Amino acid sequence: MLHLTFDVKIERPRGTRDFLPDEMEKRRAIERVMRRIAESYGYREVLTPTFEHLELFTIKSGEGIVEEIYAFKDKGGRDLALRPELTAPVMRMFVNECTGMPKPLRFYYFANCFRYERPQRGRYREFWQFGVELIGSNSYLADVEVISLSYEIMKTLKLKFDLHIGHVGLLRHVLRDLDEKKAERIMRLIDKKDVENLDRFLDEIGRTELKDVIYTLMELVGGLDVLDEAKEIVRDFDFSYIERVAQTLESLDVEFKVDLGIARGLDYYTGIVFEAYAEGLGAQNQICGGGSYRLAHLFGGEDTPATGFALGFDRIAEICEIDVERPKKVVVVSFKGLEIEAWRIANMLRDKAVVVTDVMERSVKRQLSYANDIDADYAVIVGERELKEGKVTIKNLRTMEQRTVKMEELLSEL
RNA sequence: GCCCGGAUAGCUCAGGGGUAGAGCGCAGGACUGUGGAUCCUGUCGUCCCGGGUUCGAGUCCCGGUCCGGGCCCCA
Repeated sequence: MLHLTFDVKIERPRGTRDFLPDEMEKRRAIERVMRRIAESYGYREVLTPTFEHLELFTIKSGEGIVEEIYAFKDKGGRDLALRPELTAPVMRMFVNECTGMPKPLRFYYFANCFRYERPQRGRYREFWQFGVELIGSNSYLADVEVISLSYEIMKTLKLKFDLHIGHVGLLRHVLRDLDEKKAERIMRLIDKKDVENLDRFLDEIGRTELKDVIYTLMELVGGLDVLDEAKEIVRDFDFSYIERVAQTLESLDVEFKVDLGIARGLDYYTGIVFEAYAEGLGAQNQICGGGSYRLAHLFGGEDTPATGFALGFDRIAEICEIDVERPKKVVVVSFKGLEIEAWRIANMLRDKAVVVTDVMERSVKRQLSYANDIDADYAVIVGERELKEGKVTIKNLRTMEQRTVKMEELLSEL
């Protein structure tokens, strides 16, 4: 045991967290639900490196993104970055190693990501994402599957959320004759619902005639009938894809709103996009985001359709009230000199329960007191008198009942 | 990068110029064959850092650091 103290107390780096046992048990319980459901749809887990070449993330998002990334040079002078998300790494992995696998591919991941941003509630510099990617299909059924899967996970976790589904193609279509920079800026403002600046910007670039269409689309949030209204406004766009997705989801009893104003900051989305928002999280209320996208060709592969989503695990953990099942906990209490007997009995019981023994050479009283403190279900008391007859005492710490039983009967008593 | 709030014991916090505090926790005892209650004892501090004002500064002033919340941004 060291008894050194140092002048400087070392604290957690900014935007990181420590997870104590109670919280880890809850997080693991949530994680198990997510994994179980994803696996039941045929998704299999993958894991990519914690850091990648910086380029992987700048290819699609531009150099500006570096400000928000943990980027660094390694000792060989390579530009690397801690992954800020997992879609790009998974697609990189797909291009590198999976192009020969039978399509469609169903992958899921659960891993930590890093962003260099000002932390606030629901936003940390190290955070966890659970997500899936369905690679190789351009059918509407792929979008339907991925959306249903995310919906089922959130429902099973009893989250209160609103699921919004849109199509970026529509806004892109409306803005098709603008140059990319202007279109991008408008998409951003739409995503933020910042009408004031949007208005000013459209005036600035002299495209006031777009206002009506854009503002109307932004307000179009609701049931399937929203699509009919949109058709009236944008006559030369093909709504059949989103219509099929929406109708199919509705017949599968997925509750959602059509929201043609979803733009999403990412520019690699190409078709259906969806987001889920939860109550009780403050400003950072988005718990799920996804859609269909094209990335493979950017990483040197064949142009491959893909669709997926990522769940904000930490935000979900914050609002989710899941019942954590704890295994039975037994404390084997021993009188002085019977420690080895206690160990033997503990080892015998470990198949069936969590078993702890005294490692502080404390009195029986203190051992029981400790059993109570750690919320144990049973105490098994090992004493000389019982031991002579091959027996031990088992005490139910909840009901205070206690019985002396033969060693062989002990297992069935729990 | 901007705005607001905070930093005192392991934790939660009080104290706003005059001896460093409470509750909880932790360890032990009262009670050497039985937990939760009670009581007692013990443990615990560069009062974030630097400078200034003052006879005297956790306390007031200035500067800084860090943390949190809200913006910006958000893959």
